[in-house]
Amino acid sequence: MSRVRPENWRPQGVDDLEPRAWEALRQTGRSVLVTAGAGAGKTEFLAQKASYLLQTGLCPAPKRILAISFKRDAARNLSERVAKRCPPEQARRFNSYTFDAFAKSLVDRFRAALPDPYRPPADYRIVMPRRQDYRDFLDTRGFHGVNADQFERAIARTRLPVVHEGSERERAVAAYWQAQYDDQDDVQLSFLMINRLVELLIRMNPSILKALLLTYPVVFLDEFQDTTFAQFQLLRTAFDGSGAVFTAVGDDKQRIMVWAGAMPDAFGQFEDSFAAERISLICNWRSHEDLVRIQHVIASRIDPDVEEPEARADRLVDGDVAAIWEFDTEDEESDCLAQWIEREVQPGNVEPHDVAILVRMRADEVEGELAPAFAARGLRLRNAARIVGDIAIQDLLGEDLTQILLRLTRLGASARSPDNWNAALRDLQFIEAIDPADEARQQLLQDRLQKFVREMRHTLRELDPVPESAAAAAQAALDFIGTEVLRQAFPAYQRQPDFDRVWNGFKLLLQESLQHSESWSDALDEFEGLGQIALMTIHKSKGLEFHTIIFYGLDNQTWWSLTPDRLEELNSFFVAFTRAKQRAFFTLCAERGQPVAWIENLLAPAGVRRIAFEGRHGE
DNA sequence: TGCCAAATGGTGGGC
DNA sequence: CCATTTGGCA
Repeated sequence: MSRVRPENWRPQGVDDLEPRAWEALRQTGRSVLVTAGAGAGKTEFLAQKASYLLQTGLCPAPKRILAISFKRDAARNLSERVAKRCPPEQARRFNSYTFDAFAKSLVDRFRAALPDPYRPPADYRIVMPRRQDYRDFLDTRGFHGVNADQFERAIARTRLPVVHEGSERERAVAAYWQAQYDDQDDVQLSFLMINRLVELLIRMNPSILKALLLTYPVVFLDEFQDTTFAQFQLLRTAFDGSGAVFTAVGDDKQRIMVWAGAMPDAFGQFEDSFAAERISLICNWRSHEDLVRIQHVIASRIDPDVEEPEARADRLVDGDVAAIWEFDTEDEESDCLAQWIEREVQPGNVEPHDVAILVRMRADEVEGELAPAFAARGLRLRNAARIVGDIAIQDLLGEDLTQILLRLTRLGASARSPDNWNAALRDLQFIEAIDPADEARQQLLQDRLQKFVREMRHTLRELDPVPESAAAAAQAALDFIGTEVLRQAFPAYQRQPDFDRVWNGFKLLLQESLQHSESWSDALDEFEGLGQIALMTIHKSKGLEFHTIIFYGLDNQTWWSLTPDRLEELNSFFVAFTRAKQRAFFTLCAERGQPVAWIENLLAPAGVRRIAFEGRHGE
């Protein structure tokens, strides 16, 4: 493999990097903390740096780069960007995991090295305890002095093995660990517990740690502002004094997860622990200058020392790019919003999925409020957090089973679809574990798929595209693969309830999608959320971007008052505002309540006007 | 029935 | 941290 000399290496897929990004990219001798505001391209920077290290041989085979993200989307996105730029033998040495997937893989691989009583059986189960579960535990065990809200944090901070004496809180943590292992046939571990097990594992087993360090001399950390105490402690146990070189990226103005356990000062701790150099990126590639100027007013309130970003996107719209829209009644508000969006979408100024309605909380309620008015104008809302059956739409769409069934159904619904055909072939190859080099079996597979497509087309022609047909169509697709074969291929579906959750969700969402569709093809588009206006909470919108955002309910009292302790609400507002590439609007409704004063005070000096919405007079 | 205090849920994510 | 719901009690 030919290597590029470091001085000759050029970024790929973008014209250039900003000077600070070059500096952070070339810093390979010590850890760097890359802080950057919204739209600075932090993830893209990591992808470029990975390509640089792999292509120049600064990270030579067999050494690897370990990239750690929080969300699966982010982890996948990062590895796709590297795969696009590097040949397979290099891309293979870029290992992009979520924090939890990485930790679990270590527990699964080195389970035997864990000491009693913490060694889990091979078939331990992952559980996701909610606050109420902790409350119940503390209640039934009589730990009445321990606050359930802080109990998870207590588990996070407690190194194993847990000492059984001490404060009530410590005894509660010890009892909790014991309780999870009580029934050896059904050991239930949360990801937090898996994290603690890995911390124990590498602390007790220098040889495992040594192997880890030899494999991964380079470590990337995405969205570092969200790092939890447990995660940070694990990183320290693993890499403190090891000589591993970190590249962490993040934005402390977007730190909105402290309530869920994120460290309030992850950046400072990181600098201290790993002697990191801090480098701030300055460009904003997402928003145009008029929005960036307003963003900077908000950012300065969060951090008075923040540098003004350099806007690098073009303004493509006329008129107001930010305003507060005022309405009298909620009906008027819903109707005017629908009308305004219709007028943007109809002439093709903007794609429906490039418009987002953001809320602070309770997206379901807002969906109920808006959906009728939107439907009346032929607009559909996609609330990805909505539960269908027993699964959220966003989770359903990310499931392997869903993707497989969707592709098969698409093949039956459309005349020709090479992308789906190839993807379906890949699915089948994987499910049936067929060697890509085995041409005879490949041919057989193609013939079978061909036959299925003919039958599926026939089936869908016979079935009217109405909700009552959903189950039969889904069943036809599933029967082609075979439930048992599928469950064998994906360990995640081996437990019946886990399979049913996805399978029922698939049928339900398909059924629902058929309510508003003229054809099977339309229904499948609807299923995937094509052509729909996004509706979500601010927290869900983190990391995403939209042409236009409309923040619904500036009068919502769930914007808790801003106190010196709780800057998080201001950060949330910053996250919402910075999702917009072109325009950001806010709605107020007299019927609902008073506007949140601190937000209005914040926006006024930025020149954001409050206007009585007059869209409906233009009819 | 009405009052008050306590409990609960909401902003999230992971195999 | 706030709004809403629940439960106990008069």
